[in-house]
Amino acid sequence: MNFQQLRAAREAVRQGFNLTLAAEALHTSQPGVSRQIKELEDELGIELFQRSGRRLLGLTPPGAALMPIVERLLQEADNLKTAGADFAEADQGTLTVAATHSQARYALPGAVRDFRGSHPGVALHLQQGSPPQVAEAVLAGRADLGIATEALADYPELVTLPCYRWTHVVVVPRGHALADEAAAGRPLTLARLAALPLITYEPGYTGRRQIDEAFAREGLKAEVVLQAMDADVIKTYVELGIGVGVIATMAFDEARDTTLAAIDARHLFPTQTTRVAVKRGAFLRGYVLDFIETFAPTLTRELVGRALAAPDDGGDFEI
Amino acid sequence: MNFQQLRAAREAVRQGFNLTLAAEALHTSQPGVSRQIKELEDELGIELFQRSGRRLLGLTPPGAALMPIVERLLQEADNLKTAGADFAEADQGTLTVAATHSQARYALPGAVRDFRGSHPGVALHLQQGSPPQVAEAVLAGRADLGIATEALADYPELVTLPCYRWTHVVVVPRGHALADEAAAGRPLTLARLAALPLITYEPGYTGRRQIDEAFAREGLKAEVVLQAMDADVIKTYVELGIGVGVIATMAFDEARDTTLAAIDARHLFPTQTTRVAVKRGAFLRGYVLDFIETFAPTLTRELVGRALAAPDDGGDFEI
DNA sequence: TATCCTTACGGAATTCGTAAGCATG
DNA sequence: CATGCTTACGAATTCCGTAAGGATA
Repeated sequence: MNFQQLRAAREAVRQGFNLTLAAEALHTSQPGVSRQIKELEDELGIELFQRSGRRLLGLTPPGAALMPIVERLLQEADNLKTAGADFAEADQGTLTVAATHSQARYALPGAVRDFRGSHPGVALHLQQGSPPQVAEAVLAGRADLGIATEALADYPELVTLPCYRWTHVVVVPRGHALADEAAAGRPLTLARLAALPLITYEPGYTGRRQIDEAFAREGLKAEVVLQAMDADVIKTYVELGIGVGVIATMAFDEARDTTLAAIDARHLFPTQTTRVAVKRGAFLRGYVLDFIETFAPTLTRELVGRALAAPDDGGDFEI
Repeated sequence: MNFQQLRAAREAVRQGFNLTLAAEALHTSQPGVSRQIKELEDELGIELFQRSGRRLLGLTPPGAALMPIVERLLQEADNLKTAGADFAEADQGTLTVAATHSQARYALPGAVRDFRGSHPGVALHLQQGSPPQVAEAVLAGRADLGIATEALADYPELVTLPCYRWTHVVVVPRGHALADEAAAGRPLTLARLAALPLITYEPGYTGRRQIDEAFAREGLKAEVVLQAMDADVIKTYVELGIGVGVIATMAFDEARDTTLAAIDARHLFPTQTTRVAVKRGAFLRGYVLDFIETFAPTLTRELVGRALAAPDDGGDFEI
């Protein structure tokens, strides 16, 4: 039994039981992968993969029972290398952060700037994607940590920790009726918003679900005329007068967005919690913990360490 | 990185940092072990072992941090092989039970007989030892499970489950004054016992500590004239009239021990709990679970499975 | 017939044990 | 000077990619 065999089996599963793809992913030849898997099956004395003729279809029941062990094994092997590197060259390496656009654009820049200053030897990689993509990048080991507001809690193989809380604001062109009403002290209501064409995030992004739910709870149906993945796009169309924007508070910059007016909407939509996720059972290098603490000062090394050691989630604490 | 290197490092630690012994334990050459360790250190980029000249003294701080990962890695590798065998040949294999004399002699025979009947393909090995030896056999993977009344709870790397509870009896030759007093309805007291020469277990065996503590709590000092590791020896000397025996209830057999009389002592000494221990994180073959259930019917497969999955101990339940 | 897995083969790299060397208590 | 680790070397094994073969949708 060796690691190549285990990697071949894992990759075969990941690539949907296509050994040709698995071989490409592993930068090796296809017959090699085929052989590794066969050797592993021979040594274990069982067929891991269900075959129809020469084609792989899926896992056999024993295969389904053994693959989680293979995953843990390879995870620990990875931990060993990572831990070694953490001692060998504590101040250099690579940090890959998977994050949604909102996070990458508005929440992360400060932390990235500070981290680059304090850890000049660490090469930073920022991977952008939808919340599920963020989660899967962390799960597959392509990212050291993921940052998003949605979806992360749905993956039991991830340990998630709350970073910060935020709310939505409504943005309109300067001089828009809503801005005047707000200036006159008339509080914004959902009913008032529902009467206007809205521009906001796509479903699955940056609290969109909670926006929809807020309207639904009051029996209102909002007319979303345009939806986008990021606030920059939304703001652009708001400037054009296409509609009223609903974006995350952090996405509005008083100094920069001079053509727009923001109206507090924290009483209309629920507070969101942005979370950082790491793979359960993964060894985190010292500078990864540093980055997390830079990004969310409440998440100290000790606290993250305890959450990782805990089996379920360390009891999702308040922030 | 390969498994040989990891095994070499683990064995070097187990053998007290003596590579010659490690090589013997691994059935290989000493230069081989030396090389494996060096290669592992090279690949990880750190020195795992503290050296004085050419001699190994212990682990470096990085080594101490990485060795637990190595242990888990090798444990999972073992799990994989075991799980494979469990599917490949579910009904045959080897079951090694480490137990104390008391368990092997009095508690296990029934379970062993039943298990042999239901699992004729499984070769049974019974390893006898002191409670710490039982614990260490399980920890080192030399035994699949351990059964003892003492010590097992002291090892955090073991998962222990309560099997059954028992108490002590006092044994005397037939016609002894104590037997007459008991027959006359006069309850036995610790003070009465303390006035007689006692024969019981050695410290560290079969509830001896609780016997001593019971006397100490009443400010009494028992005179133990002879102590042994097992009840057979104790009973032999009681027959000779050397003293009064205190043994586990299960060690007295009315039908066999015709020359002796047993006097209930459950009101004098605390109830003992015998436990079964398995290595935390180890995969248990189906027949191992069967054996546990045969031995202690309360410990069903589901219950043991849950206890193994739980991180701490699954909350030591009542039996 | 295109895709995808298996088998066959040969060169290259790795592995491992023996023998010799060297430091330390 | 005995114990214990390292270095050196050569044989044997293992490993892996290329090329050809065969089954299936």
